Amino acid sequence: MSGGFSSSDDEDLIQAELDVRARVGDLGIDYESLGAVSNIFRVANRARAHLERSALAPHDLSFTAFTVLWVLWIWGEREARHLAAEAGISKGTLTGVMTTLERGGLATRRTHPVDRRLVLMQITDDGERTMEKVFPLVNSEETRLTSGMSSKEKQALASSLRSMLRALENLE
Amino acid sequence: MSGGFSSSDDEDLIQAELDVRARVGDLGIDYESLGAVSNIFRVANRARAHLERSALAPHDLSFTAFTVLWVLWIWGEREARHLAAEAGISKGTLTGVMTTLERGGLATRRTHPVDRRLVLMQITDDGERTMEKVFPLVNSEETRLTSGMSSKEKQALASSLRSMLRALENLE
DNA sequence: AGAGTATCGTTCGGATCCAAACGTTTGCCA
DNA sequence: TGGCAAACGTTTGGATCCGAACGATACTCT
Repeated sequence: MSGGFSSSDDEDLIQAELDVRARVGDLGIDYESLGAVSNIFRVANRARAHLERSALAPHDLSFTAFTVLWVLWIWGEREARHLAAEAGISKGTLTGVMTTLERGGLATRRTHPVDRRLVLMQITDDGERTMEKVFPLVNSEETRLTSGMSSKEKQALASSLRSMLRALENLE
Repeated sequence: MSGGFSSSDDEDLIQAELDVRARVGDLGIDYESLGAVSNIFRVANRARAHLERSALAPHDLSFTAFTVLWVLWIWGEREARHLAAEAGISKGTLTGVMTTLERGGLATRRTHPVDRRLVLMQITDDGERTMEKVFPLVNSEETRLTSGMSSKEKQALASSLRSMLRALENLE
C-alpha cells in the first residue's frame, strides 16, 4: 500500500500531502494544522492501543477504566459528574465503566448522604493495589514513547498541547 | 472541583503534578512523559468531540466514518484490510462503519474480481460531495485549534509527533 | 405548601470499539 | 490432485461511546 498520513516516515508524509493537494488543492486548506491535528489523533489512537495491550489488558483494564481508577487513586472519592468530566467521558459511559470496575472489585459507589441525587465513587483497596502495579508499567511505556525527544522538545510539546487545550476551552 | 490534569491552566497542572507526587512519589515516575502522553490523549479526546459536534454531526458523520471517507476520497478505492489499517481501526469495526456509510449512500463495497476473499471499498459521488462540504469545515476547526501556536511551534509539534509515531512503530 | 425548574445518575437505542471464531477463498507442497 | 496452512471479511459477545429520555431529588418562587 502506498504511503499515507499514517506513516512516520517523512517522505511518506510529504507524498501524502501532495496527494491531498492534488485532491483538494482549490479548497484553501491549511495543511500545517491538518497535519498537526490528524497526527495527534493518530498518536493518541496508537498509543492507547499500545498501552492497553502491553500494560492494561493483562490486568483486565480498559484504557477508560484505567483513567477512571487513576482519578480516584490520585484525588480520592468523587461525585460521578466530576469523575466523568475529569475522565473526559459522558455520565452515561461512566455508569457502564463503573459497573465493570465494581464487578471486578476495584471501585465502589454510594449515594451521597445529604444530596440523594449524587453518587460518590471510590477506589477499593484492591483497586489501589492494582494501580500500584499497573501505573509504573504504564509510565514506563510513556517514557518509551517519548524516548526520541529531548527534554526541551518535551517541554515544547507540553506547551503546544496546553495551547490547544486552551483553544478547546475557548470554543465551549 | 479542584484542578486536575484536565486543565490547560499552568497553575492547575503544577498542582496536579504535586498531587500525583504526593500519591506515587516513591514509584520512580517520569512526570515529563506522563504529562506529555496524557495530554495528547486529552487533546485528542476533546478535539474529536469538538469536530464531531461542530462539523460532522450536522452531516450525520461520526469521526470514524469521516476518517474512512477521507481515506477513500484522497486515495480512491481500497481493500478493506488496508482501509482499516489506514483509518486505525480493526477490520471488524470497519465492517460496521462501512455498513453505516453504505446505508447513507456515501460509500459502497464490492468483491475483488480475482481474489474473492477481498472486498474493495469505494466512495460514492454523494460521498465526494459530502467531503467537499465537510472537509473545509473540519479544516477550519483544525486551524482554530492551532491558532495559539506560531508556525515554528507547529513544526516542532509535528516533529515530536513523528518521533512518537516512530517509537510506536518500533514497539510492534 | 405546592408548582415549576434544575440537576443528578441511570437507562435506552444506536453506533463504535476490540479479539476471537467462523466460513470462504487462495496459495503452497507432496 | 488433494490436503493443509494462511488470509480475508463478517459475525459474535462484551465493552465503551454518545445524546436523549427518564425517574428521583433538590431548589426557587408565589
